[in-house]
Amino acid sequence: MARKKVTSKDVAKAAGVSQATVSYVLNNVDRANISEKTRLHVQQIARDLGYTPNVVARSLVQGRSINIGMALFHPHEQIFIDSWLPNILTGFGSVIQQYGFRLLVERVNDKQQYESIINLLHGHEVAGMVVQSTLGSEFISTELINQGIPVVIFGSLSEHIHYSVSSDNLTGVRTLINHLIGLGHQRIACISYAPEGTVEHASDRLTTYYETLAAAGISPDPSLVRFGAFDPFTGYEAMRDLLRCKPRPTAVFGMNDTMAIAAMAAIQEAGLRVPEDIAVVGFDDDRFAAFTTPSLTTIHESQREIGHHAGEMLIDLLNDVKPAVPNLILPTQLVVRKSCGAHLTQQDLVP
Amino acid sequence: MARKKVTSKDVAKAAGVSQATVSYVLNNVDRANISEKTRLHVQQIARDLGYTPNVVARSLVQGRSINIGMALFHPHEQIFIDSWLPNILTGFGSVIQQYGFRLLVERVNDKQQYESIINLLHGHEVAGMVVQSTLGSEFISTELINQGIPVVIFGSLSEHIHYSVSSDNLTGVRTLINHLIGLGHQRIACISYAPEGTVEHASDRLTTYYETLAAAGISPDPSLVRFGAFDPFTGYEAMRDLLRCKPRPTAVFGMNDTMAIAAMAAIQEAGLRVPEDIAVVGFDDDRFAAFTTPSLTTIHESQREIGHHAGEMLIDLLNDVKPAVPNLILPTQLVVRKSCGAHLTQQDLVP
DNA sequence: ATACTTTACTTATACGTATAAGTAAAGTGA
DNA sequence: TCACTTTACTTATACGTATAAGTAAAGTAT
Repeated sequence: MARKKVTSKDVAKAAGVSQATVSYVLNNVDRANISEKTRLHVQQIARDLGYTPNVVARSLVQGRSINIGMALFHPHEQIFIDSWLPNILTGFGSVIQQYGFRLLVERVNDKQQYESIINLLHGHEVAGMVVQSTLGSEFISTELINQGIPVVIFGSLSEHIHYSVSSDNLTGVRTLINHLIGLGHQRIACISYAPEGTVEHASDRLTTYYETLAAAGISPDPSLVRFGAFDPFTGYEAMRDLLRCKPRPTAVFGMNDTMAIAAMAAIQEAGLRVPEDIAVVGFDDDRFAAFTTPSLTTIHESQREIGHHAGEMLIDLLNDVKPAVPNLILPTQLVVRKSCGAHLTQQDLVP
Repeated sequence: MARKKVTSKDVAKAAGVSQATVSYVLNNVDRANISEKTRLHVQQIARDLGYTPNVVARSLVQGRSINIGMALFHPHEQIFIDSWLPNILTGFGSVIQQYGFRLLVERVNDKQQYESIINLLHGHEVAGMVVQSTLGSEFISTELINQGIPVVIFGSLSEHIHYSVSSDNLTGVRTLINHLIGLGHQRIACISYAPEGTVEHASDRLTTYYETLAAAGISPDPSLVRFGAFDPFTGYEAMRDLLRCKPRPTAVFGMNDTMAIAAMAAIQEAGLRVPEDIAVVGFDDDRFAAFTTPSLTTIHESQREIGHHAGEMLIDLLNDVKPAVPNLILPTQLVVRKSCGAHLTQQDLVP
């Protein structure tokens, strides 16, 4: 079937030199003192024969893979439901590609989490890993780091462990809730993107939501909290349920834009107006957030930058360089659009 | 740093047998006639030492990688702008994972398209590939298939080449346009997701758009066509431009949901109503399509199934099995929601 | 009892590369 | 001229595995 693979030995034979010489020439090994004449000759033959080095053999002898693994913990259905992961993948991929690495995407079931990652690393398939922040990632990273294996955690962390890149998402939550409070809201509902206890940062964000309300003198009301599951449908259902509360919430905080957008649909379908009857805010600054009706007020997370920095940090670790900032926390940003009603309030102030 | 890697030789020494025996035991090679006693003993020792086979060495000796490459041609910015690719990745990944393969994601710049893929394959990094359908993928696949290399093309194809999985997207376009025509529309604008000539299926969809109009006796009007670039902003801008047409189009066909949703935003921002003033339809059935206001009429493509079938086809090829259907074309489906105005028309019919 | 088969392993080799160590010839300095 | 260095290579080995080929002991058939 496939035409026979050209090896460095074939090139050597055709060029009338040893295999070692071919290797030295093609890897530009200076200390080998290959003459210009031989060098050009070998290069020419290699080109003529269409030689491509066998990456597997090279990895074996060098004891290092050119692959970098990305471990993703969400069940298949949820992995790509938000644009954050694709964004991170883009940012991360472009960095490691520059350094000659390739990206091995590993989706991990909860059950064999740890084992699967260990296999990747011990099997020498990957030189290092980025691991999505999730429940248990601290344990995993500690374990791996103790073994001297290059691992970077990325995502939304609460505790800042070595090595990690995350966004300052709790400050984001605080900013968002305070923004609503500043607009005069007292009954602020919350749609979490995961059932209690399943996703670490969901719990953290929820806690921060409670704390921020309390700090403003508003006693938090657990009956205004619903739990979705990342996707629009659960956000929609959660909102329909919230609409049954008496008195109704005057504002809703969706933990991601996906669910916030679906919540707006539920509100509008019920004949109510956003933001006049109920204000809505999201989190992530999804690509659609600016193009919904009304446009969505949200927190901008630099997802692609998280990926980018995670890539650079991992490259550092692979080169035995201690990263300057072992746990990088990128700032988030409040993006005020129409769904929170801030523009209405401003109009009121300019009569 | 990293604690020393346990090899099969280490296991052999600890178990008091040869390395070959370890290999035979752990791979369950029947013809090697390993006694039950030795088998259990070796397995125990392997477990105790935490042995993990070195996948790289195994690939080298077997001449086959356990990685499968996925070649993506869009520039970084565009790869993940729609949910179709994540969906395909999910469908594909779950299949090959079942068969013990891992997924190597390779983003390819236009310039060195071909070379990059060839390197992946010749470098023995991957056992086979799935290649995103795009301009030039026919050339690439023909070339690779001639060399006996397992390759499956996926996406939206016009010509059906071996081996490929695509959706019947041109029938989808026809259905969509005819749906609008059936609702009485004559001035149907189109927002293409790519500049003319850059993306194969964009041109195909555009041609089908023209043909369908012509077939219905509507003379196609190129002044109603705009070219975006996949993302919401370009869709928004294209729509704003279309709004300046006199007379205005009464309906708009967005080549993907992303741009169609943004087009709705542009229309509503201009103080017009969807669908009363301008009807809008999209393509893809994005996860948000059901949750916009109004909800978006669109064509449902079974993206995850495309990935799934591409995975199964590739596994077949890797096992030297000729796939039953060498170019699989999955049906598309019209999903009628609110943005096209079909529900209004029905109300009119029931006075 | 001898020839042959089966059992249960071990020994040896190959995969394709990188690189340390070796070597012959040419060049250099005093 | 002789010792020493440099040049320009070649030879040899290692990476960790799979597997063909070899082998000693035990079992079986005649």
